Amino acid sequence: MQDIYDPRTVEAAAQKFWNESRAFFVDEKSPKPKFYCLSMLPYPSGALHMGHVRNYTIGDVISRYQRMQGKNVLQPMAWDAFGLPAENAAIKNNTAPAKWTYTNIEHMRAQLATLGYAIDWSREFATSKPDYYVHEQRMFVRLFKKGLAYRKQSVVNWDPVDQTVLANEQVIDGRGWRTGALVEKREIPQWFLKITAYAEELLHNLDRMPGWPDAVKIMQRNWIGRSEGLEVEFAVKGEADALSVFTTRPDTLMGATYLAIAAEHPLATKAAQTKPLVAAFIEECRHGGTAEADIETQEKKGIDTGLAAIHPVTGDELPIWIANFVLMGYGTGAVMAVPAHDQRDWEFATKYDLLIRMVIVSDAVRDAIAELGRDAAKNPDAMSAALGESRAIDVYEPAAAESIVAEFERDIIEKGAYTEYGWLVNSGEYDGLDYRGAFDALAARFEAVGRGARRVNWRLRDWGVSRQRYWGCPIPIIYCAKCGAVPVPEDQLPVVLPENVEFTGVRSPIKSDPEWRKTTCPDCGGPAERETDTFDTFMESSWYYARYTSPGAADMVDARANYWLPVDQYIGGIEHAILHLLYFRFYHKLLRDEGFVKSDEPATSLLCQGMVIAETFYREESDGSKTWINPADVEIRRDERARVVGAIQKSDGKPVEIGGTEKMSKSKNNGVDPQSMVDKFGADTVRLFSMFAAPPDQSLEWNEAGVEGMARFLRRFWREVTTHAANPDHPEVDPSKLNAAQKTLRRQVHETIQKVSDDIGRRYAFNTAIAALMELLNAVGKFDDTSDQGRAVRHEALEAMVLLLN
RNA sequence: GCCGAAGUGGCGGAAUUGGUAGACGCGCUGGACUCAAAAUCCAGUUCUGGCAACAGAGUGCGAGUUCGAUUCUCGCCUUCGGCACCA
Repeated sequence: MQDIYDPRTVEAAAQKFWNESRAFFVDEKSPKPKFYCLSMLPYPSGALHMGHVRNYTIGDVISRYQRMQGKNVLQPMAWDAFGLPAENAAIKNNTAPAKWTYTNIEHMRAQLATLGYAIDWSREFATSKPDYYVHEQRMFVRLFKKGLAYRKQSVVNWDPVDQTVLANEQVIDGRGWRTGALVEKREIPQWFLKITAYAEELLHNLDRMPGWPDAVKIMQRNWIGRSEGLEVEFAVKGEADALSVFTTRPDTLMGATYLAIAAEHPLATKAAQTKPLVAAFIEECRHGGTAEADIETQEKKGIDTGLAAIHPVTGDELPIWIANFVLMGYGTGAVMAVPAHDQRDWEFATKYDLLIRMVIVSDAVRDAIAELGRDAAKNPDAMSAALGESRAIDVYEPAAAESIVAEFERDIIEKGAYTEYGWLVNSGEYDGLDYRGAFDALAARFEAVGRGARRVNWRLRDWGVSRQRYWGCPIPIIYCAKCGAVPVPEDQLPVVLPENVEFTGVRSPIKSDPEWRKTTCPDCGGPAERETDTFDTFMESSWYYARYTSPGAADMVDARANYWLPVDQYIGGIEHAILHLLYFRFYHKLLRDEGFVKSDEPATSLLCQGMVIAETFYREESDGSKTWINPADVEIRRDERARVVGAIQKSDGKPVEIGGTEKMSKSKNNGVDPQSMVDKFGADTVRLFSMFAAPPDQSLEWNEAGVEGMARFLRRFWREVTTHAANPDHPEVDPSKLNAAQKTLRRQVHETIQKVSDDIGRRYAFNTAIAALMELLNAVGKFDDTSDQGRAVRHEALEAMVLLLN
């Protein structure tokens, strides 16, 4: 054994040993209980980043811990190989996306190897290979036949210059990122998976998933967004078809003073034919992207269509407006507006001077009215008492009750909507009812005449899986003029994506190639064309966890899936809390209903790691732009009290500005390359720091001085062990012969073992586990007892630490 | 805009079930070793006042519950993640 800690030789030797002994290869024949530890698979973007290192180190620590607990641990790895960045790189470097992707995979696999993870590499795959995606195509065909995959019109971002569809990411301030052209909304036919058919189960199972973080479950619950309400029909004056709206507040129906419809609504199109201003407004609404955040934050605008709806209870005529915040693809594309009791409607009504009609009052107002009765004016004290001190009444007119109501209404009109539940007023026969009473009465009324019904509405929308891109799994559908959309027969699968293509422009090569799409109809044998859209890459990442269990299986998975699944521990970034993790759960249910797996949920336990962040540094250029300088090239200056007073660039010694701590990114040039860190300090130091610097679910600030601290700790530890090993042999520990100091150390050793096990196994508090080991090392360092029993106790301590550190 | 999370010394963080605020690490200060530097080791390090003993303040801001609040409740501010075509 060497005296000086040299991570390079130690790690290389350990990794060689693990590889040669196939230490992490697992199968289903082990008598031990299984443990499936899964980290989210990486997108092969070019080089490993710190987020990967953090993710896989957490997974590796849990895997090794479970292995030491006597489990048969599976920790696999694969590549999420399809995706937009490959196309962007292809355009930039004039290469084929496939080549770029596979080169990246080679490089990143080599990088992962140097980090020494306990991965079973025999199960590796890339999702862009036909032997992976053929199963996905087969599954899609099955879902199509079950009616769970269907096609409908759906809106996309359209770049009118490039004549292509843009991802939301490619729309910046409403303009295409390459062309700068104003983006337009355009409706095209797209494929969808009916995730809403599973909405109820996806929602209710959340209550039976104690191993998932509450934050994720709450976000998913809100995303699925179950709400109970009433669908009501409003007749439209001069039109045959009624306008249907859904409301969660039927109790406010009598306060509806106008209806708002989406710009794409058929009634809007109709109004535009005769009204140029309406047509111009609809045209304006077509500009801008489709992202909800943009739509929700843009200025609320609208225009009167001139059409009138008939209120289903009062018979009043209500104006129908087009509003830019009503979405066609959500609900019925029309809403009833109650400005007195909905803040957004209130703002819209105030802006366009529409009627605000109060129909709900608070408990306090109702109680005051009830208490006052008809003789309110004669007893002003009672009125004051009923209202409490919050509301002072100056003048007591005979109609005091009315004046309270009038004041409440004035507050609404002047200050904003009253959105709480309350008691109905100004609602004719429904006056005095509460939310529930009004809901039931109105539902019964409309159901009796077939003009409305109770309905459960979901915020969750079906999953649009079509992408107008090249580098993705081809959608296995053939369009025939006679037979329509026909799935590719199973024996003709896979539909292979050609990899050796010219990628010169923004347009997908399989779309520009007139030959690729030509085929014959599987039903009638006539000429037909293939679908040239590809799947959303979330498709591949929705079932990869299952494929790991069954390498080489003829179908998606085989019987081995039920040995390993569900995943015991899933680890990945919090940014996937909703989309990926919801599709992941949905797909598992699809697999279950196809008979592939027996469990209801794909993962028992979930750990969401935080981001990796770093300080940013920049220099202002003379033109006002900022040049970002990598933290590796910067030296921090401090005063004698350790406060940061500035920073200089190492290369030229000139000062740079400190720009704050942000997520590692190319644009801020604050990314730290894991490879250079491993080369400099060794993988164990890098791994240790990434576990020590923050709890796993919080963001981790990368700081090279801190990494040096970890290296220092490992060097000290190495030295303690080698020094101890050089000492003479010692007898077994005999508890009855220990002195006080020896007993103290021994107790600390056992307390540390317990704490570290608890921190790793139960709390995921890897940072405090490492801190406990540091404390123990400090204690061992101070323990200079060289007697037989002293050395024995020290041996026990060091042995425990070696094991606890993996 | 909506949903979720976070905010504690100079910095990263600890305090596990409401009970000694600041474990551990970084940085900084002083010292030892050295011709010197690096490395290593020892001591100190929340702030304010004080030579010191000690006193006072202190967990984003403002209220509240409690014998007791970093921890629970309400309101606010800031930062971060997500918002359905980035992955």
